[in-house]
Amino acid sequence: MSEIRNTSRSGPRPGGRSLRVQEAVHAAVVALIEEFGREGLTVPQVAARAGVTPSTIYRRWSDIATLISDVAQRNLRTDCPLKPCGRLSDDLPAWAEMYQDEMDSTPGRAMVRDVLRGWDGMQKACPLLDAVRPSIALICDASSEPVNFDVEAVIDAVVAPLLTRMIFTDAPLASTLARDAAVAFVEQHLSNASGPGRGQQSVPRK
Amino acid sequence: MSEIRNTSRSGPRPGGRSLRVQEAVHAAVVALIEEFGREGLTVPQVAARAGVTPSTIYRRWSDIATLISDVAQRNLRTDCPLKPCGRLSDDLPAWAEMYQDEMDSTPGRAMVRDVLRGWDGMQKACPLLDAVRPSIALICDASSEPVNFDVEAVIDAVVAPLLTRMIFTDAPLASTLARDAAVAFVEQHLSNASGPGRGQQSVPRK
DNA sequence: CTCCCTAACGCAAAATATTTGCTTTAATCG
DNA sequence: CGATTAAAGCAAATATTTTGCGTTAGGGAG
Repeated sequence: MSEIRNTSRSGPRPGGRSLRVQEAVHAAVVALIEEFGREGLTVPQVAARAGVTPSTIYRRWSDIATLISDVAQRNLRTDCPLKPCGRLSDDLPAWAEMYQDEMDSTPGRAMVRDVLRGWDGMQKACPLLDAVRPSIALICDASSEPVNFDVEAVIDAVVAPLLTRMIFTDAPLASTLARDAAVAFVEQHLSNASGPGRGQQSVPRK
Repeated sequence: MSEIRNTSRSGPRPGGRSLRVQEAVHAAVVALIEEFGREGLTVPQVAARAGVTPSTIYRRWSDIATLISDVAQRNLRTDCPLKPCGRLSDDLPAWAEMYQDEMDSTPGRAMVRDVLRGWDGMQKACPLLDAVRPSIALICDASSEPVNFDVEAVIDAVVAPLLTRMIFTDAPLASTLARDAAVAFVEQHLSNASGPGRGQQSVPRK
């Protein structure tokens, strides 16, 4: 009788009960991790704490790793109390140091691990960098000098070595690793303001 | 009666039955992944295929993720048929390109994902870099010119951006990403043979 | 505002997976 | 060649995940 309705929506419903369930589950995960650690955390446990049936969790997230990764991603919000002073040679190293301190800590590493576990390797990337781009951009925008490089170049020079070392190195990281990289990077890019040493990196990507 | 014997050994027994079981299990994982993919691979499945009881697998590896990660690590052996010609400006970019092709492929990404899943975030690092250091060192050793940088510097400049982009970026990678980075790196380090642009990186670490 | 439609939840049974205690096997060492 | 013991097998006990179906409550359409 009725016309063909355009009912093509996807994903969970944005509000109402679904939202309440999601919040309860997320809160339960956070609480249980704080209380018992994430080792041996199970779906039925989370369900019980959240006042929800296990099957609900299984249907929405499909396993505990995905759920934990999801929670970790919500908490990515780097509430970065950044006060750029306008001098890149101060701001970027300061930020780099703060970033390393944040990431290379027990909760930081746990977060990275959790996010990584939800990665399928192909489809959707781990969203870790999404949280750093705004901070770097903020610093660049605040610079009083002209900026002849890309946010992505900073990621390659500062963030990439840090993350790579964190994940793929046994020995504890030098505490100034990121800061030093930032200092070197700024130095190199201020010395010759019109042509940076590394070819394609001054051309904005993406 | 007997003296206090120094029976402090650890880890699984190196040979005999234990070894046979490990080999059978690893082979079963490889076969099953090839046959059905790794999604939904279960311990009982692997056990059945390997002709082993599930409890054996549970006791040795503790879950399927650890087992798969273990298998992935065994296959890390980059049988890299590298023929350095002695010119860094040729060898390093060529290797970088090959490395990217290998890593940024379906099996390569799956391998990275698998290895990453076994990472606990703290104790033992993902052993991915262990496979690349020898290759880089080989290239450096073969160089006819004096080398004024570190293997670790190459990792920071070439490998780190590649891995970081693979894991943390949605868009497909530029196929020349690693090669370009290698070209830039060599260029920078050959132009001023006595003092590279980036401070601490010419000092061997570790 | 009310009524429908349906996505998402709850419940409980069934199917699987995991843990555990005990027994058996076979490497390794004296 | 035994004795010792780490590791494997077996099976029962638990715990988990899956699944089918009835129920609830958002979110339009009228």
